[in-house]
Amino acid sequence: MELIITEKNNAARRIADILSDGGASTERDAGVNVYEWGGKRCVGLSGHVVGVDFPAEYSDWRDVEPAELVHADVTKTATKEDIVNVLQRLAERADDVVIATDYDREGELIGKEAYELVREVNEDAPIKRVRFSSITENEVKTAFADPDDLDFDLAAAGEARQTIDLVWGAALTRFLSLSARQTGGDFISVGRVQTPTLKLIVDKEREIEAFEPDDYWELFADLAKDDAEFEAQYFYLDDEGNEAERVWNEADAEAAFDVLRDAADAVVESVRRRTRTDDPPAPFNTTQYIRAASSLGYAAGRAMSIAEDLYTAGYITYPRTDNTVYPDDLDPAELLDTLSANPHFGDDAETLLDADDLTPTEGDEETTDHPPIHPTADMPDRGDLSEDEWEVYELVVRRFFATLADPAEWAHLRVVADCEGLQLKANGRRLLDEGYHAVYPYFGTDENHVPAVEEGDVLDVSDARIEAKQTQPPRRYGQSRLIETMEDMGIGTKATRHNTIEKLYDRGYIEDDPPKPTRLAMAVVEAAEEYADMLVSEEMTAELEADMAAIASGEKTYDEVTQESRDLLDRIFDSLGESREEVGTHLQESLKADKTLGPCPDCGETLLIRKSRQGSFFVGCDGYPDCEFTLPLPDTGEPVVLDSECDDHGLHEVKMLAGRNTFVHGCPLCRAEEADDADEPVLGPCPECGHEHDGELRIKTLRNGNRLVGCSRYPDCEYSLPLPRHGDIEITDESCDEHGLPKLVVHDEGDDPWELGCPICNFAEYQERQQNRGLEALDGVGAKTAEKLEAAGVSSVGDLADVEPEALADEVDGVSADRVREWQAKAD
DNA sequence: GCAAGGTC
Repeated sequence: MELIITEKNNAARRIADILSDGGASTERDAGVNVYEWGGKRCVGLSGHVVGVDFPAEYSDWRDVEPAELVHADVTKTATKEDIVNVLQRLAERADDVVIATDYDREGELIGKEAYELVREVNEDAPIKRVRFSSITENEVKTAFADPDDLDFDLAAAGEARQTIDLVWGAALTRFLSLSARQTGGDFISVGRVQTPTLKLIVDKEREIEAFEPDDYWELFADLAKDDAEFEAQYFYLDDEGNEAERVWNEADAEAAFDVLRDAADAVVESVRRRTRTDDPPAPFNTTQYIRAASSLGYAAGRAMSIAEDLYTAGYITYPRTDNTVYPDDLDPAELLDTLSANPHFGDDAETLLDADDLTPTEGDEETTDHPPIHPTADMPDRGDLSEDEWEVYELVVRRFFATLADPAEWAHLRVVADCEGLQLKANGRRLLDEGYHAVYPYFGTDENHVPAVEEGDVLDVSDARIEAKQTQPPRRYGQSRLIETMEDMGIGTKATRHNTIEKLYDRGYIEDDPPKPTRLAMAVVEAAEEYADMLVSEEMTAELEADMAAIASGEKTYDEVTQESRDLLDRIFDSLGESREEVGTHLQESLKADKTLGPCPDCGETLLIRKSRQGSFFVGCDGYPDCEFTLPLPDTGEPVVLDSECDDHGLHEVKMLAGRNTFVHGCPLCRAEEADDADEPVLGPCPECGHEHDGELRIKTLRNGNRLVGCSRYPDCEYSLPLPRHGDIEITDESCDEHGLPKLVVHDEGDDPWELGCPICNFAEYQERQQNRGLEALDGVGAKTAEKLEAAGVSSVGDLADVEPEALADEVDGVSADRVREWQAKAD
């Protein structure tokens, strides 16, 4: 039996399909697909199925000096045991083995990991390696006809990266965490990729903090030829002879303004007409896709997760790619022809097909592992996708269209006029031929109309304006620009850059969007700059890349490279040793600064944002347990301390981060006082804590306008029931037999009053109705998908809540576990 | 409880 091993299940399925001419059958073993045909078996891994780590005796942070990790052994253990077991069971019976992992460095390493797992159970079978740059019939068959050997040097290069990343990351992370006495779950993490990324954000913040604005003035005049009026701007030539619009001196600006205001006409000095070609964009690689999705409002992580879902469902190609050149085997006309059947963008596909030339644009990077992101021939129906998924899918389709479309043509018109010795200019822009913009409406095509004037024309000056302005601090990096910068610097990979940014959020280093660094982040970068400069610069990656190239070409060995790196880290620990206290204190102070609101009104100590045992946030006093002062915080989102302070209490205001529902809560003390004043109507004792703590149920209106029945002891008791958002709520004299609460009636404008009844009964009925809804009630479940789910025994929203996402995803084609989880969240 | 890199 021949065993073929690929990097992922998807590749296994397609390769089996090609090599068996469609005749392969699928067998599931412990959740792993094995494809079989004529004496062959093909199985997909899930990327790395083994991971590097230190031996168990190093796992207790308190018992091991971080510096000891520098020279600790690094071992490999199985991380995907089911896959390893299936692989080894198959390998035992294999007469020969072919490794068909991705054609790149990490793929070679994953291949070597498979090689070693096979050798553990089978010493003799020959193990070959095939390489192909895209999974097409021609390439795959050619590669399998003439297999090669594994490149152990290339794999060793990858192993050196693994070891160096682990040793540096783990040793320094432990050192910083222990020095700041972070004994709980929150550790202070650093690494070769995340720390230089964080430094980018921190450096920008330093520029912003150091920025001092300058005043300047700009002047404008309205010019007219006949009835056509247009705006022109004053400019002059600066000391270096460059055109400048900003006037840095108020007296000069006012003097120029006086001239323009009093002037009656201006004479056209020069007119320049030009035609500009505006080329269509290159095909999508991961970074450019994230950038485009970000202009539609999707954060990087969200954009990637939607793309992964669309890929798993088969609608677009693999979303993790650096490639910006379509491979030869992609036939644009054929794909356009398929897409032309779509009711939403079929017409655009037809128009493109009518053109005589269908040469796609190309980017700079041509890699061999995956094509640029483009739609596949398998088209979803509108109802099969959620709104977000459809928006992203259409983006990918339209980008594909754009790469095949004609350039746009712009007419530029530049007019310079003299007004009493002052120069005025106007730049007009008109779209002559919309070209690719017709099929790709995501770029702006604003025009600026300047009438056709000729040299020597005398124009009326109808109005003059002076605008006082200030220079602005640099802008923070947005997530997509951060990812582009990381790509330029060569840090991270297409598959990990967005994860790195998520990690910075999770670790409490950045907040908000665009991300702003916390005090902790500033302190971590400062510590790294002072003691481990290598770690915060992109140089570490650059040197590692050079070393990896040397290992791959046989000039250096794994041992030499990792030893050099360990020696360097040793020296860093030597200098860190004496400064442990100092570094720790600074980190601790910064941690606290991120959570500090201001003085406690009861005892004068400091109020801090804390987290309750139930996981909800509240404001507590640093003097606890001597001072028990607390204030509630909203239960939606994560609190962030803003720079702005409340005038009444001197406390920092709080913002609640909750994605699209993010809002500014303000001063928690003001909010608490308002709530006390609000005179919330009382319904009765809280069923959860009424007899024990005298909590009572009240009707509350939240800051975001939502209303609910909640316990007066919130946040200590979190019992709550929903109420409708609109209408006046009347509390009747009639009460519920079962729960003893008064029945409620809602009076909404225009509508007849309706009886909501007992809020507990009402909520129970509501939940039951929700459970019994059909699946198509959920956003993102179309008729096609609902049918597939029903076949798997899931026919109502309630059924969906009970399923295991992975199990359902395995059972139903084209449905990912993430997508199931998304539905479950919506069903809640 | 450490990193970064695959993949889901």
